[in-house]
Amino acid sequence: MIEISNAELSVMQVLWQRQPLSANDVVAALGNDKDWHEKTVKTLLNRLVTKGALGFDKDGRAYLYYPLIAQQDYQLEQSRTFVERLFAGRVAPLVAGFASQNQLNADDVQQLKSLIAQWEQEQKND
Amino acid sequence: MIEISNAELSVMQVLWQRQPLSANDVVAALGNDKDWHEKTVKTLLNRLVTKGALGFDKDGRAYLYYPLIAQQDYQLEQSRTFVERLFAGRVAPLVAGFASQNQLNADDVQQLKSLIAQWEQEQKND
DNA sequence: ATGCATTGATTACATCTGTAATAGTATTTG
DNA sequence: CAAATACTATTACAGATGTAATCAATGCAT
Repeated sequence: MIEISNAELSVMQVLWQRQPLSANDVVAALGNDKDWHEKTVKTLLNRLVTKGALGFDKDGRAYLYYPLIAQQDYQLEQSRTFVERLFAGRVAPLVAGFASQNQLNADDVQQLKSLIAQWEQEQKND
Repeated sequence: MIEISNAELSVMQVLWQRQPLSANDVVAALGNDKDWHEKTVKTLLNRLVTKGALGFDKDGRAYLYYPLIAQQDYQLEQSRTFVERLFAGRVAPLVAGFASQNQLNADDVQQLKSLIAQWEQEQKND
């Protein structure tokens, strides 16, 4: 699995949202949140290309970058290893922590209910 | 917040389970899972002490280590930042990922239901 | 055509991590 | 008591990461 560092992840997020983008577009998109020098962003783009996380097409002498790994795949993999490491693979205790800190809102609960309903439906179909 | 690396986390987990432990006890406890040299474990213990994640009492010339940060606090904090980074702070999509990969079992679902029931109860009490 | 500006490539450099080895000190053992 | 042992502390060292600066090539403007 490709390892993506924290700083690199911010770059990936931009490209998962819109793609392909030139380096400057990425710099601009990050401008709000991060206080990174343009050179820094370009280094991150470069490393991500080297790691195989990004590809690019040439547009004149500039590059247009795009993700080579899907956001969902990355999220799934990271969630799995995170929950494995911290919660012995069980996701419920993580959610319990959120609940205990009032970090669940009505939307979350609605979605969880729906997931559970679906899960139960699938159980029946066995 | 104290940053605990992956390798260091394994050491913390041992001490969250039983505490206090001598360095050798920790080495022994890790023996099953990890193939680490004794020196490596001692380095990790040392770094954790330096970082303020572990404390120790002297037992003769040996040390007895114990956690200075609670497992639950660590779990909460890490969960928050993880979900923030990867899921814009919403936990439901993470659970959805688990569901989609059949990584939810009956126990999880039971616990989730219970959490939801509790959450709804609290809403009423407002 | 020539020089400046722009873009990616290469290099830099401190800190953190993984993974120990070595040094220094206290203790047990022969 | 001397020597081997057993602890912790210090040092090592390569690769990853955060954060750029410099280099080299190319294209735009005059």
